[in-house]
Amino acid sequence: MDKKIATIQDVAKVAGVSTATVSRTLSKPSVVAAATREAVLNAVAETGYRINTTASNLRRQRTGSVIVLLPNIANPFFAQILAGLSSILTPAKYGMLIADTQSGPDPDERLVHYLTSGQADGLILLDGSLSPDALKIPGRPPIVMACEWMGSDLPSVRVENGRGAAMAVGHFAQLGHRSVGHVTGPRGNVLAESRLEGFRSALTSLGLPQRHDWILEGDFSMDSGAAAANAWLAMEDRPTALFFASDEMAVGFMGVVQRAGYSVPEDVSIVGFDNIEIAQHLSPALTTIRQPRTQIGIRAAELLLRMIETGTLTGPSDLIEIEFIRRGSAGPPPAVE
Amino acid sequence: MDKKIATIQDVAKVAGVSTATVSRTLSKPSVVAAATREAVLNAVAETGYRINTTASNLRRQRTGSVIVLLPNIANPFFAQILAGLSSILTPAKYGMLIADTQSGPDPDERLVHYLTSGQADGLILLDGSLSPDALKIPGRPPIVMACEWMGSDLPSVRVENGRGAAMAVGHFAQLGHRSVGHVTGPRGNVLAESRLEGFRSALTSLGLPQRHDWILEGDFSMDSGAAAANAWLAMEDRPTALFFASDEMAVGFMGVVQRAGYSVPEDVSIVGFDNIEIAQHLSPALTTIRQPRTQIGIRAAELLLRMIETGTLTGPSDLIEIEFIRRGSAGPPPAVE
DNA sequence: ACAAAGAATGAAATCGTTTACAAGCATTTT
DNA sequence: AAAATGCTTGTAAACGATTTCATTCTTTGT
Repeated sequence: MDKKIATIQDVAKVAGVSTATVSRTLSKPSVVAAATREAVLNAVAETGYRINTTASNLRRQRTGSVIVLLPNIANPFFAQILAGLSSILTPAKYGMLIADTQSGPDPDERLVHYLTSGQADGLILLDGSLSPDALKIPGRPPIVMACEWMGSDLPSVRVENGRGAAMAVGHFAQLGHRSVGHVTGPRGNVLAESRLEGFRSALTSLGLPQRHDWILEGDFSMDSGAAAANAWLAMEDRPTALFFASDEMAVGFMGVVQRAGYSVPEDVSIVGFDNIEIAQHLSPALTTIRQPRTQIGIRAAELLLRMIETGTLTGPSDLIEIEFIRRGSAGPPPAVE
Repeated sequence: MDKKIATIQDVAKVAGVSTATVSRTLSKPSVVAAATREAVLNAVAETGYRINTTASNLRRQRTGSVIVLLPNIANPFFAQILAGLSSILTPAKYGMLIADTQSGPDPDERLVHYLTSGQADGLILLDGSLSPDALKIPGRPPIVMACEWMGSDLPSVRVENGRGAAMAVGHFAQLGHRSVGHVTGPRGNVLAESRLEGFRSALTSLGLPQRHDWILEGDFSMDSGAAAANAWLAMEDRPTALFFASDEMAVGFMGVVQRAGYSVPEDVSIVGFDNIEIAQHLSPALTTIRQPRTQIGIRAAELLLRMIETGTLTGPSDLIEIEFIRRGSAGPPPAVE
């Protein structure tokens, strides 16, 4: 019925104790006598008291929240990671603030802003393209990177991208392909680089030809996959197999070539990366490298919480296992005409 | 170099003014003399002062953040809405906290928790399946619903779901289909209900047969679309066209039937709902009803901010226009054998 | 030249907690 | 019986900003 929100003072008055006792009852019940505790709890119930988080945070010199900074909120790739993060942060009573770096004019500035704003006790960084200079900020909160990484200072939770690429190439080779191409992620992106690197060294170690006209630049998006498809269709001498740095690009590619009358995997074999949900629902289902995104989120959150609690700015990096998932989009190369 | 973070006191000391003046310089510069202002700003730069949000919020009796409560963070459908929300909230200096209702044991309890916790100045609710009783809480912050809705009290931003369904059915009828089925969303979900309702009344008004064995229950997910495909394959007398309450289900359906050797739209025409990004990249590209999710997020955020600023708990609901997008997944029915 | 209005600033209260310290009381130890 | 110990509780000082109110110093109007 009360319009006014009860404060700890009100509870103290009703219970006939001091505010200190109320506070203790709520945060460290073991140190207050059973009788008093009960009186306080009754008073809490009676007044409908809810602790004021802002005041509590101010006094305790913390914020109770973690900022997740990602390049682009709209990218569904991150949804699963967020779910993993949330599954750890929420039970630990931390709020999860989401912000993106690429929407404003200056991504680096955003990072610096969030580091200095004191709005969070820690930061999960999903964008590896920012300037490492930001880390020099004195008194900055702990940061954990997930998926991507930056320099070598920040702890990060990620997968073996190069090995994933090698798995894909190995699979093609085993199926009998000799001409294997690659659609990369955006230039400068660490994931793109290390997948490309893994792709190249796998070609070498398997004795397959390196052709730079078989390396197409993409940006992880479906649209760029579709663009790659048009490039592939226009080629004189096409690779019979393509490894994509993301499932999304593989999807975009497949749509275009299928509508152009080609069959996957009869005319071209493809392997993606990530194992996004749709991969198994395509026709043919997409062979890919699974990256356990929920798990990545969970580990990153756990690591960050540990850093927050111990007050350290460094921590161990963590490699999450990837898995090759064989489905229908890669098969033997077409018979030579 | 300083390890210690500067407070407003430090700035005041350096600038040789009172803390009041520093505060005014930062929040309402027009009321302080130009010379003083400059001195303060220099002191701010020199000390590296950043305003302490927690203290500011406590004093101003606000939190500076908005909670977005959604059923399931991992669902990529929401990513775009989040982007819309963020594009308004971030420039308005509001933090965006994300939490989900379905991960814990009791979804209603989560809503009540966030309403009473005083952790946010407002709430965006994307889950219409919660109990309206929670709204009775005295002193609760303003709420805006997006996509879904609940009772009639809460302002909501949504689309005309029934009309979308009718558009789909109308398209099928125009192509010559007489046997049209529907794969619904989860039972009890407001979106599912009103799309089903729209589907039914469109059938009636177009004089098409109503067959309840042509109404399959789904839950918006790809998996449930795949399950619907298996049900469809097992039917004696199949509808030649299916309207799906979500694109995701349409995708799941298409994958299964295509792998079973059927063609879309030659053997079965399908229309989805939402226009998720992948729709245009499928083969065939998916005909669907576009729901402008970014726009929904934007409007919901604008509405909520207005409510927060004016201190009202009610506001106008908002209908966002949908759009029929004709692509390749719906065509004329197969010739009768 | 004097009163009145206006502009700029500072002192101090306040927001609602938490917690260091002190103090009160009941046991137990010597 | 006095002293020491332990257990509860209260007092009051933070935490770092914002803002009301009063004060001082300029202007302006008559």
